[in-house]
Amino acid sequence: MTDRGASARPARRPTRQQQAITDLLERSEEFVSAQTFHARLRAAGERVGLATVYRTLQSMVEAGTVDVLRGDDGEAAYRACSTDHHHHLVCRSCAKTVEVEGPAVERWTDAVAAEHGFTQVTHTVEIFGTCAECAASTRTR
Amino acid sequence: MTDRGASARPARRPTRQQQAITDLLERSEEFVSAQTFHARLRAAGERVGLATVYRTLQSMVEAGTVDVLRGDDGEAAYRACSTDHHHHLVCRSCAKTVEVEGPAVERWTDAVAAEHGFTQVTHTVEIFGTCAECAASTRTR
DNA sequence: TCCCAGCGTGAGAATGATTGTCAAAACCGA
DNA sequence: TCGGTTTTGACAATCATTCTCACGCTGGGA
Repeated sequence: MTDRGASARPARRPTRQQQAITDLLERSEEFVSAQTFHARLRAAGERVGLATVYRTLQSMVEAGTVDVLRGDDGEAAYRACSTDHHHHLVCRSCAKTVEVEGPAVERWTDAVAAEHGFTQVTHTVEIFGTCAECAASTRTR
Repeated sequence: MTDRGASARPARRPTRQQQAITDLLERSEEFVSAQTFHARLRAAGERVGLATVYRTLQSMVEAGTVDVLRGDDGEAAYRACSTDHHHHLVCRSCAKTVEVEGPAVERWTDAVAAEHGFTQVTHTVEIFGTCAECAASTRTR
């Protein structure tokens, strides 16, 4: 559709705000919502507008350096991720995230799609559960 | 946590509105957003409030007779589905949906989760693509 | 180093889906 | 039909996200 071609994206002009966002992103192990993200930046003394947080995260998603996850309530959560295609195993309780790969799943989705005549296939696979730590603390409670 | 036990759910009292919603739901082949759903009911001459549409769809989701899907924009879409666990192959263009099962995927997710010590595992797997018909018409355009 | 043209920012308004409120209406059993 | 509940629906309230647009900062050229 749109020509998302080669030299097209000129990389945003680097600014203090973007640096702050990138830093915090890299220090976060789990998926964080844009709102929470903004709150943390503010708490850390950074002066960054909410709109900027959204804009920056969004462009990073397009650039492929950040992954998005939609919770049951529809709120988007972000996390720094490698460019490679992979999926996530997320703790329902503490949001701890493990990146996982599943060649078998990739093959399966492609096969299923082809079988029904679908092309330009993409897919989402996310696994939710309770991590060992959270399970332990819940049981103790 | 909460005891979502046996005889708990007393089934809502049947009403004209719920009947209308159920009917339209069963006649829909694809995922439809609550807003669209409401608009269609109105267009069909049914007098149903938006809040009622949301409430009814929600309780059906909890009852397991309806599946939800979150689009990229976070908007929720609904579709009548069998109670059995399954996944969806959805056309990006016309929203036509095919229900698919993937024992392999189920096994894989469980294995991955167990490997990392996660319990109470659930997962989401959705496949998006362009169906044969839409691919054809797009190419022709 | 100074200046200019733009891009990036940010405060607040606008949007749009979803949920809450609460009085009125519908339903069911007696 | 009567009474006690449950459900409904118009509208307000939330809340995340996006839009607006004047202002500041950045980078390159003079």
